[in-house]
Amino acid sequence: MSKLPESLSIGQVAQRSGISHTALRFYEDSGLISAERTVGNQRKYPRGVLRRLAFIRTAQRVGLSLEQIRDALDTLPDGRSPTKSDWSRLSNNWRTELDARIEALQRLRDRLTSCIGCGCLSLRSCALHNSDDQMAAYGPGAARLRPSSEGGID
Amino acid sequence: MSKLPESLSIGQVAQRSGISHTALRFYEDSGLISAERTVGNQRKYPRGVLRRLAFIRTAQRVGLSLEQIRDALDTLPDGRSPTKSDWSRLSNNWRTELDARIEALQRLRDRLTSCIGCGCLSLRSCALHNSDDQMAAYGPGAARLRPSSEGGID
DNA sequence: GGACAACCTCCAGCTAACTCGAAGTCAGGG
DNA sequence: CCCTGACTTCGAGTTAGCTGGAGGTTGTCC
Repeated sequence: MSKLPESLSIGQVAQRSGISHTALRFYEDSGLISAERTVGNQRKYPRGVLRRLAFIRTAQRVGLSLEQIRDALDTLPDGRSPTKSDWSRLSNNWRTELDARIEALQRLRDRLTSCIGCGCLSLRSCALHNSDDQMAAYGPGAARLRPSSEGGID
Repeated sequence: MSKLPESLSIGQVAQRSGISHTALRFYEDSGLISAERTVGNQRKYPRGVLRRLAFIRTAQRVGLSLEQIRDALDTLPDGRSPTKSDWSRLSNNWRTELDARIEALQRLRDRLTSCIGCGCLSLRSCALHNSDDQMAAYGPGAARLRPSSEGGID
């Protein structure tokens, strides 16, 4: 039996989670995780932080922004530490996210396929443009494409 | 018959393409498009720029970065203006891109589905983590997730 | 009690894809 | 000739998700 310490330093958390200590501090500033402090002001993470970080990383892979993830985490119970079913509830929402994202990409691909032969790429006639799901294909990022009121072209 | 002017001002291009004039100048600085100048130093776009812009916007939707798009555009013939088959050749590559992206998302979803019941989210045992396609699900953006050498956890 | 690693805060900088503002120039109509 | 609006350049600011360094403190081992 290896003994399980009931709290972890930032270095230990970084090592175990594979998340850099700078990122951990950034997550703390962003309200995603939190830590007690020692008398000497050093961070003291509860073990539960590892599960929380696992959730965060996975949610990122699904394509959620840190803000969305924070909102999700905020719905976890306040007093007690979260149970399996708490985590299940949260990650269940990801399916919908993913399904929608996949579908949007598939629609885009289908339109592309029907368009590839023609080489038209006309903003007016080509089905690839003027479509509904402008941003749907994107994960989070800095790009802010506005819906762009298209005029005639070509 | 409406007459087609052989060159367009930046305002006209912005209006017809739905791309802001600031973005157009940005694209020029980035080497994606170019323009002649009038004697008074104002931009004079050839009509072909609209097709080029259509290509750029669509490529963005597929998930390519402006840098990738620039590289693609650089393979267009130098002297003559590009033909339909030139454009087809370029956009054909998108299918592969899209297929890969869709597949990655589907794999992620399948793993998620098999995991959702358990609520485990353990970095060590959960199939959701420790997988190959770290970034595959993402479009372009500022996020740079390194592959993160995962240690044991939980 | 000294060395040294690990920790602390704060602030600056990075990338992508832009946007915005200032200050000045150009083009067309009256 | 003047007004107006569309254009010019240049430099700074925005967002997300971090990284890195400076300069100082804490904790642990010998």
